[in-house]
Amino acid sequence: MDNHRTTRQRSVILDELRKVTCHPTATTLYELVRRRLPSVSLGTVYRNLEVLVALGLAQKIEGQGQARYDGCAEAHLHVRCVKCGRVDDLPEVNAHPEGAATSSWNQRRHSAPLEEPSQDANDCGGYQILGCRVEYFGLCPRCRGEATHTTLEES
Amino acid sequence: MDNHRTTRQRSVILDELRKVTCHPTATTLYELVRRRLPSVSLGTVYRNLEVLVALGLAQKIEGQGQARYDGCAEAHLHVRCVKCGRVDDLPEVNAHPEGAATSSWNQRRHSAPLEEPSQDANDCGGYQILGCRVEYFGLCPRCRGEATHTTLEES
DNA sequence: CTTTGTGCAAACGGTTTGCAACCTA
DNA sequence: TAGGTTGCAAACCGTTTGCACAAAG
Repeated sequence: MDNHRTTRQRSVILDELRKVTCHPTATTLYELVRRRLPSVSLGTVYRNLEVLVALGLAQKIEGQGQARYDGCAEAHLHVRCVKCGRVDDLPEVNAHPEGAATSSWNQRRHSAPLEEPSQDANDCGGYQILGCRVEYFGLCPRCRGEATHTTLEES
Repeated sequence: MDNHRTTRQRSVILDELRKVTCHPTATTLYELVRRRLPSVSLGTVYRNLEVLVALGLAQKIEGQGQARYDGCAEAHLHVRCVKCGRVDDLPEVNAHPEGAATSSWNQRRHSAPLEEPSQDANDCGGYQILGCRVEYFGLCPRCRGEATHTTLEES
């Protein structure tokens, strides 16, 4: 049940997932993999993504619409474009050399993004809190340009 | 296009949505509404939820699995049970009279839950940040009890 | 040789949509 | 009466699954 084999499909899927900077949907990844393995099936992509997530080699980003996958399982923050749905990593806070480092919020935000055990929120409303998830949303570079009207949804 | 009528269905749907403390899925709400309006259709529930959200009378909580709806559109935090998927409001931080009020995190967490314009994270990676979403996850009272094994998913 | 993984296609489940009748303003 | 709204059922679409065959260890 947890003896996993290294198949060609599996390694290409992980490789392609790690190559892209944005976090693709299963179908997008499927297209990428298909360039190297023309006969892969979408089902195989889904099955392998599930395995990779279970093995801690990738993470699944759920939210509105299609799920997205991240080849890096380490905790870090994501931004989602409200217009096209694209998801990217949020650059490190350190990379922002502005003086706003006063509030503890900044370090906090950085060190405790995904899955912080969050002691001070423990036992709220009878719930045993296990962590929290933070996701930023906004407009990606491309959609900022187009801006204003136009219908939602794209790719 | 934005001239909305007050139909029996619409008001019962909003009324039922406001009556429940947890945040129901469309189908759960459909069952509730059906007790009063035996012939409503699920499609009507979906269409009205969409309208209510657009009117700012409700909010849609997306995440893993089925979407959930909240009859209160004000910004506040949610906890999601990782086992059964149930979503509840997180009680106000003030209700926690423990001395942990030292960190600015607590006030921050309370005042900036949903949709904070988040200036200090502005323009990250070319994105125009519009806000952020925070969601806690953990075990709801019922699932805490059952605990340990058992398969995931319930209701 | 055993067991996990694959391709294919059908099934699933939540949500959306087209349409004719209906009802609110 | 006009145009938003409803019920119904079919369509959609992302994801999952059953099966027989392929391939890894």
